[in-house]
Amino acid sequence: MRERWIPDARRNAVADAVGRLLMRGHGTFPGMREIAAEAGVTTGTLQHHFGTKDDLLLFALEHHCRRCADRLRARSEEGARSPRQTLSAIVTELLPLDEERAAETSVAKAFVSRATTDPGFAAHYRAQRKILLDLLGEQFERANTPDPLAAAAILAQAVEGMRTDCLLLGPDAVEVDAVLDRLLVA
Amino acid sequence: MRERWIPDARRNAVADAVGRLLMRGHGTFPGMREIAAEAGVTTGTLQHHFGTKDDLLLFALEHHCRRCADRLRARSEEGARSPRQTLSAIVTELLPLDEERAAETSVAKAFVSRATTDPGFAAHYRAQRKILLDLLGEQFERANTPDPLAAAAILAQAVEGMRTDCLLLGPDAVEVDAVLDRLLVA
DNA sequence: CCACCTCCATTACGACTGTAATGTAACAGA
DNA sequence: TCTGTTACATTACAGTCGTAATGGAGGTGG
Repeated sequence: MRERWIPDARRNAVADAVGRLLMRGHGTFPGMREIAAEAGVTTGTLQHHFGTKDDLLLFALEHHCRRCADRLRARSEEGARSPRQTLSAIVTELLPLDEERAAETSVAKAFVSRATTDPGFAAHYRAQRKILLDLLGEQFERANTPDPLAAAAILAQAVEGMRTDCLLLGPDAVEVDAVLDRLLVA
Repeated sequence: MRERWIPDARRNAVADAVGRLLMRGHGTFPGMREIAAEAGVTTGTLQHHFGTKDDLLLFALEHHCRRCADRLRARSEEGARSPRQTLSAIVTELLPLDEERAAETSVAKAFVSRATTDPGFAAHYRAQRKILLDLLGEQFERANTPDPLAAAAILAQAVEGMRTDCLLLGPDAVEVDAVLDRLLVA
């Protein structure tokens, strides 16, 4: 019996499969048949819902960017917390500390190299970066940090390094509090 | 007439070719024939000097790590400069502002994803990171910065973000001085 | 001169790649 | 019930992949 799916659900499931493969696979983009197997479908399904492979990968990037941005906004809007607590929550949300965030981090890393030439992928990097910068800047402003935008930029860049450190060196290699201590001179 | 080469020179030339391809190609590792063409040799030569493709890539990573580390040490040992000037020189040396540094940055980025599973590649990340941390910590110590190792760690992580920002958003997206202002509280 | 070894070029092969082409089941509207 | 469209599955194909295999050219020690 062939299951019928809502197309959007299928696409999201496939995007998740790409994330899982990127997380535990060896860095390079998986092949169509590998993606299909992980998602429990055939390559025909992939061809039907996404035309080409690049479209599929682009959608997967969009998918994970959206999920991550949603969670970042949620952390940012959890009321009644100090700027420092909110900043810590946002930064921690970006670290690959569980399966979902590890997949998102792997996706982000894998697509960086791709973005150097393909403008479609670079646009997502820019967009995701702006979201993060705004959220961080808001908190630095709330904490009366001098030049909050500059502080946000530095933290955003440091987060990039913390993500790869956490991915390659393990969770013990990053200390969020130490970074915030240095940046929050309040 | 077939030219005779010193094997080491060949290997280094091939490693440079990999860097160039990674810089202007679309992120993913180039194929053997592409590498051979860029280096002006045949795949037979590649097979002779490096056994397998992974050996070739690993050597290329080593090659670029070594070159980069040498330049970093050179910047660090240019005497009669303030800690701030030296830090600025070190950080700037890591940004992809010319062909050679752009190639190194592309190499580093491309190998990060690979390093998540392959321990051989991860080892180089660790080593390169330690070199940078030591050089930065030395300068922060010279500048009487409180907790110089923590400051070095933050700067090293921020550099990671600045490299990708510079690569994807252009050289104008990074402001080295702003970062140093915030971190050098002297 | 004769092996011998290094350096390199060519060819070939099997595995794998993305995707086009085709067929089929299930539902929707008329 | 007929028809069309959507959502798959299967097969096939042309191309690329890394690499094994083979052979030749040039330098080197005996």
